[in-house]
Amino acid sequence: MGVSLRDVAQLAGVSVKTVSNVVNGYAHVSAATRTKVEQALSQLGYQPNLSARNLRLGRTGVIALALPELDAPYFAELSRSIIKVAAEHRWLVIIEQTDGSLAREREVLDGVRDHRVDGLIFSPIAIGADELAARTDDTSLVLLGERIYDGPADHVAIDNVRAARDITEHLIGLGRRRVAALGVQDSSVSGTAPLRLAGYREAMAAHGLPESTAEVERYHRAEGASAMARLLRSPSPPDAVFCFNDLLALGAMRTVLAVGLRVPEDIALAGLDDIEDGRYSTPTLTTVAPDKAQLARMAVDLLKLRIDGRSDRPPREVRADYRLMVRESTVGRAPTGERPS
Amino acid sequence: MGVSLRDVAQLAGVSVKTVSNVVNGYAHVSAATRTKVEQALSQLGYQPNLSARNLRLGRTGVIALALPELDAPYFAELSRSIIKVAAEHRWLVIIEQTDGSLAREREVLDGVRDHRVDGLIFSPIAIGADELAARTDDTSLVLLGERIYDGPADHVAIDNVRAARDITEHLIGLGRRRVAALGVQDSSVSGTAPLRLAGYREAMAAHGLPESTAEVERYHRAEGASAMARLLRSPSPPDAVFCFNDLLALGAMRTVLAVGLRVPEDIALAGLDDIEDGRYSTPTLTTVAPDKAQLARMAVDLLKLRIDGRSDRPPREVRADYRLMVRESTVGRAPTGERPS
DNA sequence: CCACCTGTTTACAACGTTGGAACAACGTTG
DNA sequence: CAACGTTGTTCCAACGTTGTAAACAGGTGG
Repeated sequence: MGVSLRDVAQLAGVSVKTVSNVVNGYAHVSAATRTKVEQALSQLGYQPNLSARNLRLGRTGVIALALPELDAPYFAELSRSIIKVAAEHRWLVIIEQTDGSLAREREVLDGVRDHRVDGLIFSPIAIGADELAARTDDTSLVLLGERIYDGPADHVAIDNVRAARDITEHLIGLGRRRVAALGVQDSSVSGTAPLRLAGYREAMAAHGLPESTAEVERYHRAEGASAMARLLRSPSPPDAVFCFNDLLALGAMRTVLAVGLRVPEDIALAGLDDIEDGRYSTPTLTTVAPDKAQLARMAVDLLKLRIDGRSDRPPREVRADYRLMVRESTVGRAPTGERPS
Repeated sequence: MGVSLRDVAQLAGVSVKTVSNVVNGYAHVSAATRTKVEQALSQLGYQPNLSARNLRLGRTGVIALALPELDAPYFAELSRSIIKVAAEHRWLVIIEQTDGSLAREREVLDGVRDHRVDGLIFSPIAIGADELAARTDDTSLVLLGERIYDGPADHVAIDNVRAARDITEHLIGLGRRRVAALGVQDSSVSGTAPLRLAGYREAMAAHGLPESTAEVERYHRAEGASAMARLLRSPSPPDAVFCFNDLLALGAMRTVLAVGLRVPEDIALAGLDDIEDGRYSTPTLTTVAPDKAQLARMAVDLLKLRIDGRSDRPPREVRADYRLMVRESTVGRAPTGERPS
C-alpha cells in the first residue's frame, strides 16, 4: 500500500494526529514541529488515502452525472462543462450512461446509495415523474430537464416551450407556411419532447397554420434522416422543419441534400442544442443555443447547496438562458447577426 | 447516515460478521440464519458502504479515464465504449479532462495516488514519454496511443503509420497528385501526429510525389477550416487533403465548400477517426475507422490484468484494427463499398 | 508556590467493513 | 466415551483517517 500518516508520524517522531493536523492546516502547530513534519511528509511522498478520509467524514468528493449517452454531442459538451465546474469545488465526476433505458435509470438512481458519491446530476428520459417523486433516498439530486410534477429534486433547464415557439416563429417569419415539427415522441416518455411540441403548436396556432409532425424514437442523426424522408413523401411536403434537436436536424439535412433539394431555398431547417457540428455543416445550422456553461454551473451549484446545506429546503427550478442562432440553413449565405433571446 | 451492518445485525439478532457473510455470499451460513438475515437486510434496505469496504479491501471499484476533452467526438465515442466495457467488470469511470495541458496531465497522473481509483486509462498529449517512463507510482496505468519510448505502462492503439499510408494511397489511387497533409504538429508534442505524418510521407515518397503540409495547434474544426484556407492560398493548392482527424477534415470541408469549390471534384478530402458527423455530412466523409469498441475493450482488459495480476509483467503494446471507409468526399456520389483493412 | 490560563501535543474512539482466529455445537469414529 | 472433524457463528483486529477530550508544557498573576 501507500504511505500512511503512521509512517510519516514515525519518521517525524510525532503522533499521528499531529501529522494529520499539519496536513489539514490546523492552526495550533508550532513552527518547529510543522517543518519537521512537512519534511517527513515530502520525504515519504505522502498522499492522503481518500477512501479512509471519506469513511471518516462521510464525504467522497465525487459526484455522479447520469445521462442517456455520452456520444450525443449535446451531452458531451454539457458533460465537459459540468466536469469543469465540478472541479472548481474539487469534485470528481463519475459518468453513468443509461441509454434511456428504464432499468438503467432505476439502477443509477438506486446505486447512488452506496456512499460512493455525494450527489447526482441526472438527465432522465424513461423514468416517470411520479417514480422520481416517490424516491425515498436522501442523497442530493439535481435533475436536468424541466419539472413535470412536483418532486423532491432541484431542476435545471431552459424554457423549452418558449424556445420552441421562438424558433418556429423564426421559420414562419421567413414566409414559410408548411412548417413541420420533427422529433415528436410518444408522450408516455417524460421529457422535453412534449414541451417543444407545445411551443411549436403555440406558434403555428398563432398564425393559423396547419400542423405537421414526424415522430422519432431517439434523437439521433439516423432517425432525423428517416423521419425527413417520410415528410418528403407526404402529400404536402414541408417548406421548413423545426427539428427538436440538432442531431435530428443534421440527419434531416443529409436527406434533403441527398435527394437534390436545396437548404434553405426548398426547405429551411432549424434545430435546437447548438452542437458544434451545426456550426460547420454546409449549410450551417440555425438553432437554439442553450447556455450550456450556465446550465452546468447551475446544476453543480444547486447540487453543492443541497450537499452542504440542509436538504429540507423546497426544491428549486432554475432556468438557463438561450439564444437564437440564425445561420444558413434558414436564411442562406450572407448570414444575419445573431440576436439574443 | 445510511443503514449499516450493525443495524441489520441488531434486527436479525446475529453478529455483524454473519450479516457480512450473508451479504458476500459466504458458503457456510445455515439456511435459517440466512433467511433471517436476508429479511432484515431487505426490511432495512441495506446498501453496503463502499467507502468502508474500499478502505478494508484497498480497492475502490472505480477507474479514471483521462483525456484531452470530452466534447471531441472521437473521445466522446471512445469514452462511451470504455464506460460500457468497464461496467462489465463492475467498474465505475471517473472522467478527467486535461485540455492537453502539461500541468493538468501531471496533476492527473499524480492524483491517481490518492487511492480513489484502482487504475487509470490515459490519453496523453503534452507529457513527454520520458516523464511517463520515469513515473514511480505503481498504480495501474494503460495508455491510449502508440508507445514512443520504453515505459512501465501498457499501450493500446491502431497502427497510425500504416493507417495514414493506406488513406494517402487511396487518395493517390484516385489520380490525385497534389496531396496535402493537414494536421502536422510541432514534434515536441508527443503523440500521433508525427506517426500519421510518417505514413503520409511513405506513401508520397513511394509514388515520387511532392509533399505539402499544413500545421495546426489543436485538432478542432476551426483549425481545420483555417489551415485549409492557408492551403488554398498557396501557389499550388492541393487536389486532395489527408486530414489527421475527422474534425480537421470537417472544418476543411466547410472552407472548401464555402469558397465555392466542389468536394471531391476539385478537392478530395479524407479524415481519420470515423466520428459519426462524417457519416452525415454532405458530402459524407471518407475516413479511417479505428475499431473503437475493440480499443475500449483492450484498454479495459489490459487494465484489469494489471490491477488483478502482478504488476511485474513487462508492459505490452496491443494494436486495434481499423478499416478504410470510402465515402463521397473522395469518390463522389454512388459510394463504393467499404473495404476492410 | 499554587491556581489558572494559553498553546501545543497526544491518546482514544469511531466511521463500516472484512479476514482470521477462536469458539460452540454437533455428529462421527475408534 | 473420549477424541476428532465439520459446520456455523462470534470476537477481535485492522484498513487510514479525524473529532473529542485529555494531557502536557510554559507562562502569568495572585
